[in-house]
Amino acid sequence: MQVKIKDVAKLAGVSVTTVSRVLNGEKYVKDDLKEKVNRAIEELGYAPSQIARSLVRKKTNLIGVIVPDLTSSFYSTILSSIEEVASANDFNLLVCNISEDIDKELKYLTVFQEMRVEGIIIMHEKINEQIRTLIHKIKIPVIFSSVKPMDQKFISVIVDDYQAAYDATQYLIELGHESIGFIGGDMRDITSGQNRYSGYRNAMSESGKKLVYEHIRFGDYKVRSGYDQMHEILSTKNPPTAVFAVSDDMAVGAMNCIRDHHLQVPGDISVMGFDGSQLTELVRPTLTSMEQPIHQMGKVTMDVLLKQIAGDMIPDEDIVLEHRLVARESCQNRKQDF
Amino acid sequence: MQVKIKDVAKLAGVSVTTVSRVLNGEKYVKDDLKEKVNRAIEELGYAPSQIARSLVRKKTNLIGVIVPDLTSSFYSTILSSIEEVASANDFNLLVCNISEDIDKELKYLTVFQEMRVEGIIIMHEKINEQIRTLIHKIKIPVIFSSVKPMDQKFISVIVDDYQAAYDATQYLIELGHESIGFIGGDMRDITSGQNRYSGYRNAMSESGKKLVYEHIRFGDYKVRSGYDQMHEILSTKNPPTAVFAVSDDMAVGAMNCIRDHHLQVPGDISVMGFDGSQLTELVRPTLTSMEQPIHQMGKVTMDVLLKQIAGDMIPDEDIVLEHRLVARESCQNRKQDF
DNA sequence: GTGAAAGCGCTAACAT
DNA sequence: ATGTTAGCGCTTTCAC
Repeated sequence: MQVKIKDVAKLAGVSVTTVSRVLNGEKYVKDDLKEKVNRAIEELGYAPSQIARSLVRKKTNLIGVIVPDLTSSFYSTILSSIEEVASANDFNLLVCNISEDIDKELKYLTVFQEMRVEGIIIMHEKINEQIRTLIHKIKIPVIFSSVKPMDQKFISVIVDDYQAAYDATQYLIELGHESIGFIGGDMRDITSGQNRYSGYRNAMSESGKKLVYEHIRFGDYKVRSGYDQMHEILSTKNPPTAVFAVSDDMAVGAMNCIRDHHLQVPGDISVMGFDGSQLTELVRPTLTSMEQPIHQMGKVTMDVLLKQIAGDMIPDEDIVLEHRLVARESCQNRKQDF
Repeated sequence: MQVKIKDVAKLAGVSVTTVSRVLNGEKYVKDDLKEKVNRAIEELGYAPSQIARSLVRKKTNLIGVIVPDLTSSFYSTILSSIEEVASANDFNLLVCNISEDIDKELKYLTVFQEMRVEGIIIMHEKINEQIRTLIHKIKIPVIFSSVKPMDQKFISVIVDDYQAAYDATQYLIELGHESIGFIGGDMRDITSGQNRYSGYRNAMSESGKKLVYEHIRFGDYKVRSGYDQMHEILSTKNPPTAVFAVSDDMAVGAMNCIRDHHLQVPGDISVMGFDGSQLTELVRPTLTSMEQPIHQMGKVTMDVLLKQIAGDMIPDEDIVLEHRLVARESCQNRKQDF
C-alpha cells in the first residue's frame, strides 16, 4: 500500500493539514514542525498523489498532444520543443500517435477529455465531421500546430504555406528554370496540400510559365512517394530542369530517383525541398529547402496554449511565423553568367 | 463547471450508482434505465472523470516514458511502437524528453511517482547515484529499452551489442579489409559505448589485426560527431580502408566527410553503420548497417511491462533480440575475385 | 500557527 | 435490479 499524507502526519506527530502546508510551501508553519514533517516524508519516501490533488484542485497540469507520425523528424522536432516549454512550466504531456487512424484520434480526444487535460495540441488537419463535433463540444482549449483545419474556431501556429511555396517556386524561376515540376502533398490537406500547390501554380502563371500537368504529381510527404512520383515525372518526354517537392523527405526521394536514372542533381535537375528538416544538411548534395521554423513552431504553440489555459487574452487569429529559403547545393543557376 | 455523474443521475432520474453501472458496462441494469442514462449522458456531453476514477480504483492506466532525444529517429521509432501497444491496451503515455539533462530525469521520475504511473520505461543508461536510489525506492515496475544500465535489478530489452559489433567488424574483415577504423559512442554508456567497442576490439584481435589507435575515435552518436571524428581519422598518415561507426547517424556523417575529402564510398573507404534506421535506405550510397529490430524492441518492451503490471511472471533476465547485418552499398569487397 | 472536518467525483460494498 | 453510503488521498475553509 502506498504511503499517504496521513502516515506522514502520524509519524511527524502533526495533523494532515500541517503536512499539506509544508508540501505546498505555505508559511504559517513553525520551522521545527516543518523539519519534523520533512524528515517523516524522507523516511517514508512519501510522494503526494497528483491524482488526489488534481481532484480537489481541479487542475491536472496535463496537456494532450496528437501527432500524426512520431517517426517523422518534422513532428518529433515540434514535439520536443513543445515538451521543453511544457516541462519548464510544470506541465506534462500525454502523447498520442495517430497514424492516419481517424478512429484513434476520436478515442484519444475522449480520453483527453476524461483525463481532464487542460489543453490539447493537434498536428494534423484531416478532421471529419464526428471529430469536429466532439472538438467543439469539449470545453478544453485546443490549438493546432503546423496545420490549419477548415475551422474558424481554433487558431493555428503555421507559416504562410501559400506564400512559402510561391517564394520557393519564384526562386527556381529566378535561377532560370523554365520547366519546373511539382511534387505536392495530399490535396485533402489545406495547409500543406492545397495552399502549397496554389503557391506553386500562381508563381508559375504569374511568370508566364505554363503548367505541364505531366510534371505535377502528388505524394504523401514521405521519402518513398517522392521517389515514386519523381519516377513518373522522369518517364515523361521532356522532364523538367527543376522539381519542387513540398517536403524534404519527398525531395530526398526525388533526388535518389534522379540519381538512379543516372542524372545529376543539380547538374541535370535541380531539387527544392520544404520544411528545413535535419535531412537537408545530411544528404549530398545538400538540399535547398523552404524552411519552416520548426522549433519555434513548437515553442510558440505551447506558449500560446499556456496563456489560453491561464485565461489570458490570446490572439484570435492564426499565428503566422516567418518562412525562410535556405539555399544549399541542390539547385543550380541555369542563366548564362557573364 | 464540468458536468458530473450526479447531474447525469438527476437528469435521468436514477441514482449515481446506476449511472456508474451503465458507464462500466455492468449487467443488472434494465434496458429502459440504461437508455435513459445514455440519453442523459449524450445530452449533457458527460465524460466521466478519470481522475476521480483513478483515485478510487487505484489504477491510472498511465505509463511514464523517458526518452533521451525525441528528435532522434531511433528513439522516436521505439516510442511509436510503444505507443501502439500501449494504446491497444488502453494505456496512455506520459512522455518526457531529457536531453542529457540528468536533473530533468530526476524531476520526471518524481512526477511519474506522484502521477501514480503504473510503469516506467527508460531509454538511456546514464543514471547517477541519486537516480539509482530513487528508482530503487519507487515501487513502480521499471524497464529499460535499448539500453542496459549497470544494475541487476531491472531488466532490459536489447540486442547483444558486443556480439553485434563483433559480427559487424567480422563482416568487414571478411570483405578483405586489413585496416578498419572505429567511431564509437560514449564510453560511459555500457550498452552502446563499451560493449560495442569491445566487440570491435575482440573481432580485430581474434583475426590477428592490430588496433591502430589513431583510427579509433569516439563521438556522441550524432551526424555531426561522425563527420568530425572521420575528419580526424582522415588526417592520419595511413587512413583505414573501412570504418565502423556505432550509429547510422555517425556513419552518415563519416560518409559525408569522406566525400568532402574527395574520396569515394565505398571505392576508397567502406562505411558500416549500426541501428538500421530509416537513414540507411535514404542516403547514397545506401548504408550497410548492423540492424537492431527497432520496432520489435518497442513492442516487446511494452508487452513485458504490461505483463509486469498485470502481476504476471516476467523473465528475470534481459530480453535479447536478434541483430541482423543488412548489406547495402557502402561496403566494398577488397578481395581479389577470380 | 495548528487542527477538525467537509468535500473534490467517482466506485464498491452493503442494503433493500 | 436499484439505491445509500462510505471512502479513495488530498486541499481548504473555518474554528481555535
